Amino acid sequence: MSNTGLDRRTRRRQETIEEILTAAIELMEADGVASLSLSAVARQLGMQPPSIYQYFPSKMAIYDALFQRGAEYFRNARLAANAAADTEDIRELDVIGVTAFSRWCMENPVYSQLLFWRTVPGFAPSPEAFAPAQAALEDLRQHLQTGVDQGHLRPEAATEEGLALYTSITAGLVSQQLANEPDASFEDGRFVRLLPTVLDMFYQYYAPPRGNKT
Amino acid sequence: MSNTGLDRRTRRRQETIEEILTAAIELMEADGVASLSLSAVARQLGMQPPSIYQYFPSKMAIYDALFQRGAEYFRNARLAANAAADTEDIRELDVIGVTAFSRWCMENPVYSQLLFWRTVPGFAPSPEAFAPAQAALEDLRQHLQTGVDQGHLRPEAATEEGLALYTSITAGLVSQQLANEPDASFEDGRFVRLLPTVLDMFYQYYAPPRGNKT
DNA sequence: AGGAAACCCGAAGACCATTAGGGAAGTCAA
DNA sequence: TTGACTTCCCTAATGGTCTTCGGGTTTCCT
Repeated sequence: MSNTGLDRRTRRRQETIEEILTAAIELMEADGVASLSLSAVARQLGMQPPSIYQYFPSKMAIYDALFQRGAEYFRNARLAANAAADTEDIRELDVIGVTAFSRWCMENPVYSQLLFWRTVPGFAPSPEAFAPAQAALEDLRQHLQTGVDQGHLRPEAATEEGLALYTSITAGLVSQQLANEPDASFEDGRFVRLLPTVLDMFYQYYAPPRGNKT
Repeated sequence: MSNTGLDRRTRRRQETIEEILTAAIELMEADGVASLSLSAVARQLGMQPPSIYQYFPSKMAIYDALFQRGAEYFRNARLAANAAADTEDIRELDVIGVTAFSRWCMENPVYSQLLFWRTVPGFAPSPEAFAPAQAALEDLRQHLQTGVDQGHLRPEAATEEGLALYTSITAGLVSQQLANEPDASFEDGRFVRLLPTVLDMFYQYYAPPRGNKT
């Protein structure tokens, strides 16, 4: 095996990259997303700050990697919850998916802030990092289209407008929750608790003319 | 007049405080809210950085002053728009008020970020700074109550829940707009354009039983 | 064993916020 | 007018940040 050594080296490399990212997340959870300090990360790994540059070309690259990873986790949270559900009813699936979404957001406020607020000065996600976020949006579009096909929603719900509305009202609740009551649990968050309500609003607003449910 | 001199001195002082705050806003608009640099502010005023400390005890105090000022402007934007309107109909007033609100947000993204996202590491508004924000919320509660009284809304709309829903869906649109299309104009922002729609949703959801409009 | 790549470090440059201490100028009372 | 007090602004210094550079050591492949 001529390449087991190389594999070993790249594996070790991957491990430290992992360590750096998780240390960064931990520090952000403690001190705020925008105050991430490479020196602090290095300290936590028992390194000197310049050594970090062996793994990431800049601080922004770390943010970028976290953005991408966050988007993947985030997308997966919804997909996994829906895959585990034993129903075909889009309305039920929607509640399950949105619940998983918001629970994930509250459990990962750092990722949420990175993904949804983009307030880190000078940081803009690279196309690669943005791809999974785009994919998650595509999932949602698909989902709304199914809702239309099943007769739960008017066709307008699956347009750009419907999508923008859907993301705005759900992300709006999470946004308010994270800004105003960041330490509340998912169960008794004053805002996040209203997610089923806001879904009702959406389905009511886009309700099909009458009596053509499947 | 033994105190004209003192007045003159305090007036000059007030002027530099003003200069500092507007310079801070300008720099934040250019470089991001969290990357405000006292040195840069001082440079813009032709001062040395330590001189700023004659006017504010710390960088956070500047954020705090801006938070308060932002909340006052913000509240006033809505009140002024509603005062200028020549209608008593709460539904119309609502569209006008929400339009004024979101227009203000888009024109003042720095204040908006400070007020609605609170992502500056280590910054939490002081009670004084928070007071006008609270007052604006109170205005809104009042407003919803009037909507109930006029028969446009069910009584549930004027509860804590209704208030949270109202702020979440409106702020949610603005939030998405600022995060995803920060440079769009107010007129063709993909999200902010949906404000009337989202108001419809709200009024439809809280529509009173039937036919008891005034 | 030899050579290359990967890894880590110390030093240094260019920023930053903040504190300490001093000097100049404006203001007021006697 | 003179002396005292306050305000204002400065320089110097401390300790923190990100990042680059250049050298040394370890690790691995051939």
